Amino acid sequence: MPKSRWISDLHWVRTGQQSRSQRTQEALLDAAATLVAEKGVEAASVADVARQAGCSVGSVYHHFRDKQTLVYAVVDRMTEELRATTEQAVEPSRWEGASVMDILQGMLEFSLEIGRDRPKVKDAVYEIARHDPQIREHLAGLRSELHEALFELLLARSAEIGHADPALAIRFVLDQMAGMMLLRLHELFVPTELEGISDPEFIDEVLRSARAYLAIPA
Amino acid sequence: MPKSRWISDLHWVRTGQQSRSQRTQEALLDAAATLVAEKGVEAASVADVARQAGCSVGSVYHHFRDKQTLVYAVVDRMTEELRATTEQAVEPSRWEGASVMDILQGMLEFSLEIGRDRPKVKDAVYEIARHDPQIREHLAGLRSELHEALFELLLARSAEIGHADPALAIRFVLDQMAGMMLLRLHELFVPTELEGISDPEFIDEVLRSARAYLAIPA
DNA sequence: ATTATCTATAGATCTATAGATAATGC
DNA sequence: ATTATCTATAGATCTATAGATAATGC
Repeated sequence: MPKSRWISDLHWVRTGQQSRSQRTQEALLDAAATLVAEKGVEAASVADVARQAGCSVGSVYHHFRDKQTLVYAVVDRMTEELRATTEQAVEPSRWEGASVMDILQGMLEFSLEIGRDRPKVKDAVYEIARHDPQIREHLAGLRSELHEALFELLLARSAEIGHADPALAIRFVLDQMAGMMLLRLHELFVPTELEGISDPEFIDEVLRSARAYLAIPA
Repeated sequence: MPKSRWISDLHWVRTGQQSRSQRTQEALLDAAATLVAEKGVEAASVADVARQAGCSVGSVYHHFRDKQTLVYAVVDRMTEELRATTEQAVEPSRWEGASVMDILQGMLEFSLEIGRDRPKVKDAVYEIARHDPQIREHLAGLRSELHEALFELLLARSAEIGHADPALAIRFVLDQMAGMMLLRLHELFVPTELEGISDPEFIDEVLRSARAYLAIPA
């Protein structure tokens, strides 16, 4: 695999001019995501991906300039969807009249939902990010956008918060919830202590903790 | 690389009979840990490891039956140290007279300390666990032992806890702290919201959150 | 004499390409 | 006519071994 390029180079992905072509590309991206999630980038060979997608090695290289481009395309497809979805989710007008607790609850439910959607793709992206600083930065940027937007939404409601330093407390809670989500969603960390309880019970308890820490009256 | 074997097969690691041999083995384990952490198991070739350790490929295979045995030996060396250390740490007699908050503080300081020790080795072990269910179970077992011991220590002090369900609350706090540690220690997740604050401030705020949630009077 | 090390290489992948064949849509 | 697909294979790794050479310690 040649040296690191980046997603802006994705014009190297040939835009299919037949409908058959699009189907093959989707199949290849799905196959690549699955195999990379299971075995890692290096261990998922191009021949494996082709077999899983039901086409030939030659076809892979017709659609993607090289293996790295295919791998980047998996990341690109997921992060683009993710960005668009989260952008909508943190739109301030959506949260007019909502309390701090409303926003936190919405954030938890939203995170669990998108975290459970396409686990293979998500695992594959983590796998790819692991040894690629550029992809890591890209993902960090996405998370940072989401967290900054949430931070602004919450800080605007700091009158509800009894904690002596509302800005610090909000950042702390955002990290705390991110950590809990990581444990609950990432296969690498299961079983957790809370493996047994249901999603609603889980969300309930996370909110109870946040309320106590932020010192928000019931 | 052949199929998964397990750590009990470590007699395949030749026990060196010259002092020179031990030095080489240690150098190989360090080199393997570093390269696996940086590039992943597959991408870290045996030739790479030999070069980094300052010896030849032939030497690697004199000491380790195959690449997988070398990789497992990295895991084994770390987890054995870890197990012995944590076993001491949760010894009940060590905590006689300690409060819930004392134990939590000790646990946080201890976790940060061992988490910061040898980051390369730790990353390598995560890397190896990622695609090896047996290693994953092995690590899960270690964590489970630690958490169960902590759970017992804390549950014995549930009189201090105001939360309606002390057992649930203890498990919840253990996960919450594990999640925070993960975010703070794992390079993959930085920068976090709390990147800027110092370790003592971090511990302080985690304890403040735990105290509020558990409902422990000051 | 035994153990550890090195060099050189066989054999098995794996990436990427070349060139031939089949399907699509103007 | 153009686009997509396949088969076959060149060239570059990478794992593991064989066999020769050097260091160790009884």
